[in-house]
Amino acid sequence: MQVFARDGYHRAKIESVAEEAGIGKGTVYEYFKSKAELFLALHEHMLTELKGFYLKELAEIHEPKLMLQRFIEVAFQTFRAWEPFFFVFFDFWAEGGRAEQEALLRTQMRQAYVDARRDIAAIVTAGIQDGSFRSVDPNLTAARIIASLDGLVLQWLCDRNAFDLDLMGKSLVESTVRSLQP
Amino acid sequence: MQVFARDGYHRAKIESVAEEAGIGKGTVYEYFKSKAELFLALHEHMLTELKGFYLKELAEIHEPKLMLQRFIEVAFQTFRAWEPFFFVFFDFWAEGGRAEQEALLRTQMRQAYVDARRDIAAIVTAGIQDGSFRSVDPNLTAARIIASLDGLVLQWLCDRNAFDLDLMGKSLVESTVRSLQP
Amino acid sequence: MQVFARDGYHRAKIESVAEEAGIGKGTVYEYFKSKAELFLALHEHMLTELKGFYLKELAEIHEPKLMLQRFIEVAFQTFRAWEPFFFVFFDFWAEGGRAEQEALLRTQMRQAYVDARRDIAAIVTAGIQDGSFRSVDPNLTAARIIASLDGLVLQWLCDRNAFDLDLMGKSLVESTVRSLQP
Amino acid sequence: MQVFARDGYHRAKIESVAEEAGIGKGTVYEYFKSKAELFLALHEHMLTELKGFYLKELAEIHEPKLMLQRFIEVAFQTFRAWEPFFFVFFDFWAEGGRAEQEALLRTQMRQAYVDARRDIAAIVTAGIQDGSFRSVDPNLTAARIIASLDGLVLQWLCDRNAFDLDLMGKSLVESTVRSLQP
DNA sequence: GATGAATGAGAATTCATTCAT
DNA sequence: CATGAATGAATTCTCATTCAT
Repeated sequence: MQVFARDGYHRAKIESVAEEAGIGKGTVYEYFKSKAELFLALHEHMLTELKGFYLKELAEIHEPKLMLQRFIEVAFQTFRAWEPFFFVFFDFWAEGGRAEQEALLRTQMRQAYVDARRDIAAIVTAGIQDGSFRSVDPNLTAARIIASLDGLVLQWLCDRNAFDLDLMGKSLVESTVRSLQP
Repeated sequence: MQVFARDGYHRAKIESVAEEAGIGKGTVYEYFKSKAELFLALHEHMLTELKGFYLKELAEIHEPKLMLQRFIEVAFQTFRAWEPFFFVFFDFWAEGGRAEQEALLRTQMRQAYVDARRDIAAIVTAGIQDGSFRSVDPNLTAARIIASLDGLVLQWLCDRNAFDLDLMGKSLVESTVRSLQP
Repeated sequence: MQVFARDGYHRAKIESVAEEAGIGKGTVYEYFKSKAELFLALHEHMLTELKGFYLKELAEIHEPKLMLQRFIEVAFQTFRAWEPFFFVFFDFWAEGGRAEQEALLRTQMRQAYVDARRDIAAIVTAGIQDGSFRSVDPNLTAARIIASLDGLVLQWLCDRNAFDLDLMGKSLVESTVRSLQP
Repeated sequence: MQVFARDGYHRAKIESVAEEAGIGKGTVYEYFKSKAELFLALHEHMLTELKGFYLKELAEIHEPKLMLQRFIEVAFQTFRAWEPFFFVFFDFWAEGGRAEQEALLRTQMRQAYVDARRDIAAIVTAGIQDGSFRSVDPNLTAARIIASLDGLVLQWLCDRNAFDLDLMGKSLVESTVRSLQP
């Protein structure tokens, strides 16, 4: 994670990864068949890690509006906590996005988005049903919320001065909630 | 553009670029000092191209709410029209995002975001002043709108089935306008 | 033998050998100092095995002409019985033939040919003395007979359709005997 | 040819080949896709070279017995002239003989033997027809003659003291002719 | 000005061998 | 005595870049 975040997928050397891990170059290959497979495993690992974090933070909350609010807040927390590691996602997108290659990574990424949209959409649906949200398309709304987070971390990582992260967190919560108000 | 879009920055060979352009490999170096510089020039070119498109489409409109609406619609038009080329942005992010290297690309990307935020923020400010928008932070709002677009194209390129692009366009327009309503 | 025959000396992994033997990779090194030494030991083993087979089959025969005939017949029997393992000899030749390296293997191979020629030459000499063969150079004749066998197995292993093995066996016996006729 | 002969296929480094050729490592790859393909091309080259030599030397001769005699003599000439390069054939056999891999090399080798047998068999057939040879199976006979040559060069390269090459040449001619005598 | 043959730095990967358990 | 995790030397192959034509 360290090495891929710092150097990027293509510039990262297996040797650097090994060095960082304090093991020999060849040892990496005892556990991962190739650089691509290591990268794929890292993708899975990072998603699992993130998801675990979200689940823990949202465990106690059941009111849709609060869940959405908390979800966004937690996202912004991870932006800070994982700051350097989010760069790896740039590589996941660049590598996995393209259809031609890395079919597995692409599948894994697609599935991650499908899952994320489903989870958020479920919250939106619950909110619509209990009357706290107006009637919107849950999937589109979920996709939009996720997109906002992706796009914001992108922008922020390109330029930490683009906006104040805390204010942006509040702003996103507010605008999201407001756009769902009945 | 073709080659970088198809193969990605690192996998793209200068030879492929030359071939696609119908010129010799060496000739590329008559015009660009290095692969990195060619990539940088492509970034500039694509931004200029996009900006020109936006300016043309927004030229006649002066009402803030309509401008914002049109801006988002135009963005979705480019998603379709440039579909394959948006992958190059993944590489721009992956390459230029990291601070350590490619300082020029990073600077250029940062500036592009600064400019974009400034332009959108100007519309928002105008809307606040003429009373069509509630009082929000123009820069944060601009950043959010841009982030939504970036995030959505990302999600859509990873999976064309994620959502219907037309419906999403409308949804984004609506939610944006709604969240700005006084 | 299995593994070296199937994969060839250089492509064969010690790990495969161990696996085939049902032991651990490290255990191989309890018995053989190195891959080269294991290969050398295999050479010795295969020669011993072959020689034992020949000795057994020729034990009862004393008439030179019959001995030669039987020797060739036995050789063709081994072609069939050992079919896959003869490929290892290709590697022995490729590895051991070169002077620069693997001095021990080279020595062992040379000695094997010296012994084989001596044994066959003894038969030829006996035949000359008892008048069943014309006066030929026993060593040259022995070398030629051995060469025919080596060359034929080579040709046959490259292409099982090159000739019918049984007919060839008869043909070689006949032509050998005929060329020695007084 | 030099490098593969000296070091063997697996021990030969592309870098050594390049060095021997007085070119850069990468340049080799401008002309051959891989080490395996270079090896394949070398096989073809050596066969062509050898065949050209035989054709030239046999061009003027039409009498079957003389042709066979000359063929063997020429073979022994090449043994001497190409002495170091015959080692490469060991590698061809070791690499190409195995069915599993290097299908093209195997095919090329098989074809070379098919061609060689056909050419020699034609001479034998001619000799049978004009009454200079007794009635034998031409293909078996051809295969045997070729096998003798292969086997003898093998034996001689393993041990230059195995036999005197000139005497062996004469011995092979004599025994071959004798075994074909009506 | 255009070209593409030549180059070699650089990286992924393999695998014989070691050695602590 | 057996083991297999760990290792890094070694080698293939790629490709950005140069430069003579």
